[in-house]
Amino acid sequence: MKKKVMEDASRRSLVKEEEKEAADSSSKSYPDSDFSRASEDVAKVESKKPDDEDEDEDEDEDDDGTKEPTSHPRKEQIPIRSIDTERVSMEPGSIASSLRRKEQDDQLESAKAAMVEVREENKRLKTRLNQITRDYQNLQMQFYNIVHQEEKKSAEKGDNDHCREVEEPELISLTLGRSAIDSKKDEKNKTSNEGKGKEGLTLGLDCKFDVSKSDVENEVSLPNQSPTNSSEDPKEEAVETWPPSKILKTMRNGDDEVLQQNPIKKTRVCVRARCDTPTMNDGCQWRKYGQKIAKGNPCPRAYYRCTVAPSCPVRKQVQRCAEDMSILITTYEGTHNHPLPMSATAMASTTAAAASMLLSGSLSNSQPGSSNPTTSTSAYNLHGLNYYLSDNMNSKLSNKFYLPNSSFSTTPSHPTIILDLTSPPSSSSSLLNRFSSPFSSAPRYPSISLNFSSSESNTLSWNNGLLNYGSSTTTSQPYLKSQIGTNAYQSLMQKNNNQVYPPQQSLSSDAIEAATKAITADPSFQSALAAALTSIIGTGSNTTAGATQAAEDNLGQKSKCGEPLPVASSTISLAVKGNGRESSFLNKSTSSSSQSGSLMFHLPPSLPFSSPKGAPTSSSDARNHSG
DNA sequence: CGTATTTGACCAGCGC
DNA sequence: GCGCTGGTCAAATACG
Repeated sequence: MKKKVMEDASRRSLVKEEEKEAADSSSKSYPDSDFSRASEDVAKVESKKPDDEDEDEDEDEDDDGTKEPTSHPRKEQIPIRSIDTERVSMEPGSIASSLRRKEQDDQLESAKAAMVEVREENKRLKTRLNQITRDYQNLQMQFYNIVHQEEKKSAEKGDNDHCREVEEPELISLTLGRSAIDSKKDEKNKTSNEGKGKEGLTLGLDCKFDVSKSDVENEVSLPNQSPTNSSEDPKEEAVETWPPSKILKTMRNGDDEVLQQNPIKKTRVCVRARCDTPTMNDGCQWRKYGQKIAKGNPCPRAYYRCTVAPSCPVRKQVQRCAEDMSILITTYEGTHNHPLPMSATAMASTTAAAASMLLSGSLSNSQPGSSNPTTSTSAYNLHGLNYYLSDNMNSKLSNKFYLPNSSFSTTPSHPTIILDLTSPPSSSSSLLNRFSSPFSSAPRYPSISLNFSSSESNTLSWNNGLLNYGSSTTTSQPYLKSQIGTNAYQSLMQKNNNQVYPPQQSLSSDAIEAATKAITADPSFQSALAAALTSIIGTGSNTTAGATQAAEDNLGQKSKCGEPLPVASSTISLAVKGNGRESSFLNKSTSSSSQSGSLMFHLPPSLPFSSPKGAPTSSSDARNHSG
């Protein structure tokens, strides 16, 4: 039933687009208002003359929603009516009634003709829609064929490393809350991928291309690295976390042999959002300490560090998207070692949840119940690092993750978590594509992309709460599909905000927080994510559920000052791309499969991010200050 | 005058 | 070893 509704809705939208694009198919364009007026006329006539109900039935049968207005606006008939009434008033009653009835019959006939016209138009549109759909599918098949051929060629060329071959990008695509059209396309992708071996591809409506490496380079790591003291007091740890490379060097030299043996790439949380302001207000105070031109992007990359606490190790990078200047790419690294404002907590929890989802599968140990250093904050450990969250977030995010083998690297390739808050049709998909495309420029790390892009259907529902695994011949390419409902989002909007600081940017923060919860709250999603990670990582870790449970608990809280997000529904598209080259960094102690990965969250578009201050960051002020 | 930003210099990692 | 690139530092500068 729901499926049918969604299909109808999508069909409606497509038909509308079709109308816009193909104006030649219909000689007339009818505004909706005219159609409503025409319908009103029909209703009036039929209410006066209930004998004739053919039109009603026909209208009901026509369920495709493309009700085209007729070319019989009421305006033409109004003067006739007035004349008739004047005339009728002068004539005898019987003649007047007969004339009136005749006039009504005329109107009815015109309405019938209009309906027939509309039906024919609908048929034409349907036919055209089917044709377009077929063309699209054909093109998609051709696209996949080409891609597959190129992949074969490249595989044949660079086959010297067997491990690399094994660890070629694996993609799991969790599509949650797609429209019917999208689902169809995803299914098509799935089927097309089934015969292709291990590479997965999430094409959907938005093709996935690896446009450039600039975005990959934008990301920085989220968790702090303090692998040697993960068992100590979390707060002290956090002060020492994410040390500069010099300190790291000394730490490595003095402490851990394992560190040198098994380096680990840092996990990064990258938030993409449409934002006109130079920086996205995430609730924290940041101080700019550097700016540089990154390769592949004319826009300068600004470096900020958190100034809420003097010893806070958290830093972030802000850069405009090279392809779409309106998109601001904010990359967070490190964890706050201080109580966070509510808005900052939202972002922090989001990134933490995403990171934990990414990392949980790769972490060998999951030690729940890490003590909370303070009453207002709690800490949990990612990669042996501490994460401090405020009270309302901390209850379940206290799992201590511990990665025994770690080292520090500044290579641009990291496990990446990307939260994409851009709208799907624009550039959000582009980034997703970059990370999901198996024929892209071979990202070194697997990527997980969660697409929270708004869907056209507001009546989203889980696909029976299950994720459709389009498993191919190998286990590395499950294709997950599900939908997340709006319940989580809406309930999140009502969440209570008894925060330490007033919510300055409640909208953006709540949006992020809501996204986090939407990601993590639903058990179906958890299982899906766990399955996805497990399939790639090979470890049936419970940490995913543990990390996401915090957000799940928060879901139960109601917000007092939560403002409704401009999002009625959310779409989650999760793609896990296992990778090969550097997977050993993360999983030496856990499994032999690929560990690192990237997470990308597509969140609702047009979130009201703003920056507290600063001049706009644009290409004009781009300064390459590299030495 | 204090704070934040700018920007040139410096350092480390990586690839050739 | 060298160059490139990313990241950071810190003095200079701007701003309120």
